[in-house]
This record gives sequence, C-alpha cells and structure tokens, in this order.
Amino acid sequence: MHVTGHTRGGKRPGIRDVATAAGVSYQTVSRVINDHPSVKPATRERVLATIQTLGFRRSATALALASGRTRSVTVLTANTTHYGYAATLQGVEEAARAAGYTVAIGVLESDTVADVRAEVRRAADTGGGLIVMAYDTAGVRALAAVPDELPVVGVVETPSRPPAGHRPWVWTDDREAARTATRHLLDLGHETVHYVAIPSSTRRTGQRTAGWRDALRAAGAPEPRPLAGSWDPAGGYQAGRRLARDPSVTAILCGNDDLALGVIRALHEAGRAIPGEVSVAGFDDAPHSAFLTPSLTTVRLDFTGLGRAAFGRLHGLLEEAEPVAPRPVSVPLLIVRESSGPPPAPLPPNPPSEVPRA
Amino acid sequence: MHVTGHTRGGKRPGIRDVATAAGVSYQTVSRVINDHPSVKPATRERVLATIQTLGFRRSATALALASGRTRSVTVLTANTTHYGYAATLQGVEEAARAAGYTVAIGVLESDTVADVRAEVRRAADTGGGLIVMAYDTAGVRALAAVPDELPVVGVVETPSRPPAGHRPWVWTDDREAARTATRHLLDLGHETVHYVAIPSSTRRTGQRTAGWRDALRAAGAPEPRPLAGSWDPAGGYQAGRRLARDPSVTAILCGNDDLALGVIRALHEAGRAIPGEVSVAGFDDAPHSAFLTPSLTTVRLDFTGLGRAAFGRLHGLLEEAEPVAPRPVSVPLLIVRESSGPPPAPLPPNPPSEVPRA
DNA sequence: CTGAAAGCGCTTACAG
DNA sequence: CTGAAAGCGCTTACAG
Repeated sequence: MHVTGHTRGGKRPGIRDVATAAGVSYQTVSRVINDHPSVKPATRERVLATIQTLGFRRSATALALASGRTRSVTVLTANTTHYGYAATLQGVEEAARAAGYTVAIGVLESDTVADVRAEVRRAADTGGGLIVMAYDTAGVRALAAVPDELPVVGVVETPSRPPAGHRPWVWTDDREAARTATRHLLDLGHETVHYVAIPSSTRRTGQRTAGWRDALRAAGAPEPRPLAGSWDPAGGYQAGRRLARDPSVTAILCGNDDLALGVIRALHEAGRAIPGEVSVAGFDDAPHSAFLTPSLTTVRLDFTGLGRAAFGRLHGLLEEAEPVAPRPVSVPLLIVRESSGPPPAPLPPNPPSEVPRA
Repeated sequence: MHVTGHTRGGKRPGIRDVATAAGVSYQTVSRVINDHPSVKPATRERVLATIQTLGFRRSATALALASGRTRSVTVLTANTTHYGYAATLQGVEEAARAAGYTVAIGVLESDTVADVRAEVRRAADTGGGLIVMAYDTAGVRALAAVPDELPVVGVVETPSRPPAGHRPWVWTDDREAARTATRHLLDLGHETVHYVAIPSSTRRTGQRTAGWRDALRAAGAPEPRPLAGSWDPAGGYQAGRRLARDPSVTAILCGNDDLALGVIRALHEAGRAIPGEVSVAGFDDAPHSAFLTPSLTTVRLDFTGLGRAAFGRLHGLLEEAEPVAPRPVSVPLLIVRESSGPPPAPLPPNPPSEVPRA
C-alpha cells in the first residue's frame, strides 16, 4: 500500500513536473505551496489539483538549502529513559509536530567538555534550532557550548537570574515544589525532614535542595546534611541504608521518585515501617508511583507542558514572533498518598505499666 | 564560549572559502572531505589544516541535496515513555551516532489509518531511512504504509514468517521468553499460570501469549483465558482485582513489568500475600523492578541491543552492505527475584485440631 | 592527481 | 498576477 500516487515516472515529481502538468511556470507552483497571496484563485486551484494527482511533496532538504531555515529542532539530552526527560521530549515532539517541525535527538553520552562540544557541533550541523535539557552536568555544558548565533532554548532548573532574551529558558518551579513537599512532611508533625538529592547540574546547590532548606528554616527545624544521591533507585537504596541506621530519622524527601523507590526498599529491608516509622516523599509523579506499595507521596511536575513550552519559545525565536516573558511553566502539585503520615508517637517519658485500651 | 572559530566573516565558511584559502579548487576540498583516494598527501594536509583554522563544517543539507542520500534515520513510534520503547530508541541513537547519522523521531499519536499515513509521509519527507516500532496497532499500520521504495526496518514481535530481504525486521524472541517464564512458575509447583496480556499489535495472538500457552501445553497444565491488559500499571491493577477474587489463582505472568506492578498492587489490596499465596512474574526487567517490594521476577530483554541491531540493518540497506540473515537479537534472560515462589501448601483434607509446632 | 561544468529541488529578488 | 535568472553549498560525472 503506497502513500504517494506517483508510481509511473520512477522518481518523485518536483516543482517543475507540477508546473508543466498544470501549464504554469514552476515559479507559480512555488508561490502556491508557500501560500503567497498574489496568485489568481483559478490558477491556484489548478496547481493544487495537479499537486494532488501527481502526489507532489516538497523536498524538505531543498527547502532548507534554498531558504536557509530548517524546520527542525534537535533535542540535546543526557538521558532518554528517565521519566522526566522522556516526558519532556514527548512534549517537545507534540508541539513540534503540530507546527510542522521535525524533531531530532542527540544524546550526550559523556559529560567531558570535548565530547559535549562534539555533540553540540553535530546538532548544529543539522541546521535547525536546539533545545538543551540542562538538568545535569552534560546538559549545562552543552548549553554553554552552543555558539551565540544558534537559536537555542534551555530546559533548566529554576534560574536564579533572569535568562537573556535571545536565549530563553524554560523551567518548572522546583524550588517551590520542594518547599511544598517538605512543608507537607513538617505539617504532619515530623521534627525535621532528611533529603536524598539528585545530582546537581552545577557546582552550586540544586533548586530542589534549596527549596527543602527554605522550608526547614521557615519552620525552625534542624537542617540535616543532604545525602548525595543519583538518578536511579540504586542510589536511593544506598542512601536509604544509611538513613535506616539512624533511629531519629522519621521523614525523608527524595529528589525524584526513583530515588524514593530505592529508599523505601532499603527501609523495608531494615525492617522500618512506612509510613508508620518513616515517611517518604518523592518528586515527579512517575507513572508507576501511584501503584507502589505503599503508594508514593510525591510532587507532580508538568513535563510535557514544559516540553511544549520549550518548543514554543524556540518557535518564537525562529519565526521572530513576539518574545514572551519567562516564567515557570506550571505550578507543582503535591500528591499525598500512602508513603507519608504522622511520625510515630514519641516514647512516653514514664512508660505506663499497663497497655492502654483501644 | 564558541564551538567554531570563524567569528569574523559573519556566515560560516563554505567549501569555496576553504578552497581559496588553501589555494586549490573547491573540487579538491570536496575530495578531501570525502576521503577520496586520489589527492596528493601534501595537498590533503594543506586543505585539512585550512579546514581546521577556518572552522569549516560541511553543510548536511547541501550534502543531502547534492548526493541524494541523507545520513539520517527517523524512528516512528507510538510511545516514548515506556521503558522498552525508550531503551530501544536509545540503542538506535547510540548506533546512529557512531555511524555519523542523525536520528529524528516521529510519534504516532493516533492509530487511525489516515493519521498513521500522514505521519509516515512526514517521516518520508525527511529523506533518510525509517525504523518503525511495530509492537502496537499504530506501529504495524505505519510499517504497512511505508512506500516500497523507502528503506525501512521494522522492530516487531517475533515474526511467524521470515521477513522479505529488502524490508528487514529485528525482534527479540518474545515467545521463548514467555515459555521460559511460564516454565519457571510451573517448575515451582504451580498447577497452572494465569496471564495478563499486553495489547496485541495485530488481530492475532501476541508472541508472548503464544509462548505462555506453549509452556502450559507442554506441561499438560490447564489453560485459563488470558486477561486483556494494557501497557500500564492501571490495566494490570484492573486485571489483578479480577484475579484476586479467584482463590485458585496461585501464579500470574504479566506481559510487562508495569502490568505486574498493577497486579501486585491489586493483590496486596485484596490481602493476598506475594509470593506466599500468589506468585507474579513480569516481562522486560525495567530499571525499577529490582527495587520493588517484593522485587519482581521477570525476563530481561536486550532493548538497546535491539535498537542497535535495527540501525545496523538500516545502515546495511542504505550503504548497500552485505545482507545479514535475520535472527532474534538476543536470548532472553530469566531473572528470579522475590515475587515468585512455590504455591501455598494445599489445605490438608482433615484439618488437625492442634496447631503444629514450629 | 586536479580543475571547470552541470545539477540536486527549491527560494529569493528582479522584471514585466 | 506571472515568468526568467541567479543562487543555496555541496556532489557527480567529464575533462585533462
């Protein structure tokens, strides 16, 4: 089953084939396919009909070469399998498809400056715009390595300074999200909240860590040292084993849901009940988090919306649309599930000799 | 920080700029960048040096237009967030990057014939090769809608007939994998194994379902009706609720790990112990499956290897390399974890009046 | 081993 | 409203 109808000629019909078939110059065909206003309606109809019967499709590469603008965007990312990355990519793709753009993907496999630069170069060769996922070292370096003349938008952690106008950024309000989650745990009655961090994209403290700290300070709660985690359940598991040894730990916030999964596993192995003895909250609301046992309290972030916004900004950059004021894409939403609850009742100073009745 | 060094001229240098700077014709430059043998070593050196200093990078779109071959592959897929899809995509990307190919991605959002065709057309316009993830209806339809003249490789369920030479397919041996997992459960002593299926990509029975049935028949076990599932934990949860009501169910195989997650959640809510009362096994070995509680018994499939193989076939097709005999990409590996175990001891015919001693 | 010509399939000014 | 020219940055034959 063929998609196009031009089986006879051998190669696909070009603008000139359409022209001769329609009895006009190829010039006019170009005008029709570009929606140029000055074409007589009758002529336009005739050309359109010919395009239809010949199955003409304008060559994207010829268009790119002649016009100088490629209707494509390449997404540069260190990861494609983690939920946040994949969902953001999906958002970019949706928006790009709607706008008739092609989306390419470049994976930053190594984060050395040389490798990152090579990958940026490759992406630049494609000719279109760039969207860089700058959540990690590789991404941050890639964003920095993009030449000034290239249209690029960064998907970043909440920026501390406003981004420059010609290099828009998009972000979710991770700091506020972390504050919200931490407050939730504090409000439940926990004395403090421990934090297992995702790797920071820069040398500075990550936004999620900052938000967690904000909330602790605002509540006057002690500030334990955050545990360096990773992106994976395995990293959460390591951190969880350490935290499980400390009986004073009653609440743990994790930098993402995968870390939380590992932490929960470690606590479980150590025999600590969740949420009876320890509460755990995650970040992202990955699709499986609602089905875990216990189901995971977490903060939902709108990644596909973030991806759509990233493409929107890039599109504006490429087509000289009006610039939009940068702002976080959406408000994070706290989802309370089974993994968080009040802390265990403190041991009474003088243990009663009798078991209290229910 | 700039990636290229050509800040002065304004626009990026072309083949002609290099030629004049090196004192040769642009012809020779073309030969050098194409590794043509007949260039005097000294000349080659000089040109290479000039390319370096000028920061010349050959235009991919000009190359594509002039040569007719685009060094790009677009992956057509209905999904980017499920682990199997994402990991396969990653494999394609790895191999493509190593070969200097660009990878684009097209998402099949709807599976209606019209929408699928439109998406195939868009992908075809890009000009390169196609890799179609044909695990679902949209993918199968997309593969069918690809015009004959386009180089394409399908990533499919185990094919029942050998694929045609000019349209290679790659696959993992899902049927054998399902047999292995089912046998594992049967060997544990379960009378039979229930199955929660992923949606079939065609009207016929899926390969995983077929393998499960093979194993039951070989063992002479009863064949319960498979439960229609989905790709998501939510589908597994629905199926799990139904299975939880049937006390005779002691072993459940799921079409993927996400389904298994939902099934386990439902069993847990119904108060059925895993694996004490019911054993559950999944499919795929997603990254989180090892950290669930109980950790999930599953069959590991090499998705990134599958992606690399898919690109390898396409590359062969595009560069006229020698055709390779089609075969499954790798042998599935059973990973036994906590979610599977022997069935509960049968209730003794005459319950003893005393509690047996430990 | 190296150069001059034609062309890939379009678009962008320039004419009328 | 419509046509003829030049060119986007390369490659592919064709000459020497």
